[in-house]
Amino acid sequence: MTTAATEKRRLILDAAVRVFARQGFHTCRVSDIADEAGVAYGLVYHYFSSKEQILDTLFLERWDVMLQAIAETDRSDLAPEEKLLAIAGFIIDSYRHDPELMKVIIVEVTRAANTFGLTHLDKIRDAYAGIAGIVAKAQADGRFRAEITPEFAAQAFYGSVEQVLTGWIFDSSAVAETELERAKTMIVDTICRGLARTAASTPD
Amino acid sequence: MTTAATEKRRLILDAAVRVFARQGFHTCRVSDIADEAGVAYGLVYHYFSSKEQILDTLFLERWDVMLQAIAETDRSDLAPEEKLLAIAGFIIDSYRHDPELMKVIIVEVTRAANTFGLTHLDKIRDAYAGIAGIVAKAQADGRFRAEITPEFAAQAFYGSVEQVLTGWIFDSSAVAETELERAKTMIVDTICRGLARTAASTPD
DNA sequence: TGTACCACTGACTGACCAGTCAATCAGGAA
DNA sequence: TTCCTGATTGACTGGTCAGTCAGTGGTACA
Repeated sequence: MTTAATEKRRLILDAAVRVFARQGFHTCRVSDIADEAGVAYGLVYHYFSSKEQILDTLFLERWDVMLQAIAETDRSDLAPEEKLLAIAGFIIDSYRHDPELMKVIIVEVTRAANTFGLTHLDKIRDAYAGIAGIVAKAQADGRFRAEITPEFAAQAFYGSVEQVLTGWIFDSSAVAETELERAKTMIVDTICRGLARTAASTPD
Repeated sequence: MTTAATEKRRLILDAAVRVFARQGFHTCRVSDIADEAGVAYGLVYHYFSSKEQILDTLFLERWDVMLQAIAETDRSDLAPEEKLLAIAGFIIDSYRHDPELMKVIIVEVTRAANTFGLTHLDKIRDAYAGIAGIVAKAQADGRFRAEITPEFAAQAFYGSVEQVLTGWIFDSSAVAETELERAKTMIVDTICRGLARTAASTPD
């Protein structure tokens, strides 16, 4: 594919993000995407085989980066708390960098149990499994207590992050930088304390 | 409305739950609901003004019961940990009692930021506010630490619960009774420990 | 200059489906 | 028995929209 063609494809993908974020996947028309991209209707079908495939592409592009980030973090020799902080940080920074894309991924894929959620279920589970692996290792090392299963811990952790993001997504006002940072530490602080074998003491 | 009419209406609502759970709101047809209920197409429109209104009704029926349960729990003089256990228990028992309804509410309303989520945003926020109120009170009493804002604590708590439910919803196999009970205590155990001022010691 | 190959266009089609409505039916009141 | 009211039926309509396709234009290479 020529450079110009690659850019056109990107143009359509970026337009789709804005349209999906604004109107939702089910309620938008392909012509809305074409209009937003300033491109003829038919061109969308030159680059993508269907409306679904556009969403698939957007999801996979981003999710694969996240899976890589999780795997890389897992391989590092950071403390488990720091690993979880890195992952929460990655997701929240993704939101900071492109809130519309994160909105689309969460609302239209991650949380859509019927349609796209099913298609990408394995990919989504890979993320949970990665987090669970970090917790399991921390338990084996005696840093996290064993009463909480790693699978549950991963769900609690990821669920908290996603719920915070969802709160921002629903919010009409923009989120302050400081709140993004505060959320990272609050999530990790709360969950890790809940998981830790010996809870850290709290300064008064 | 006569008793017979009320029962017909109920018949349609129950059929809609099964259809929405199976096919999703957007991808099912009103005729699917009528067929599932064993009723003529037009009758659906005798009892409901639109397809949306059926979903609205299902959501509000259940959500209002939950808001009441939260408010009632809040009014009790239980310890904050026990209040949160009661709420997690209520939601998980709702899933036990009618997993299809909970699937519909979570997938089609609670997590659908674009369409129905927006319509019912205030109702959804009422639930978070109720939970946040419990946390705030516990902080004022010195039982929970003040570093974590009540709003965030509510999101982490509710997010964990919803994520666990979502895991079950996605699961093809039925969930064992023991797992439902174990989830209740793991969620509350993890989150409360994360929120508590003095973390409980863990028996080895 | 010719020609081959793309990117690109947008009118069109075929399918689908929410919601309507005129007709029928059931049962209670007069 | 007749009439009235509300429940019930399902064929039909109008609008929407994903995806198609026949054609145009631009460019690189022979």
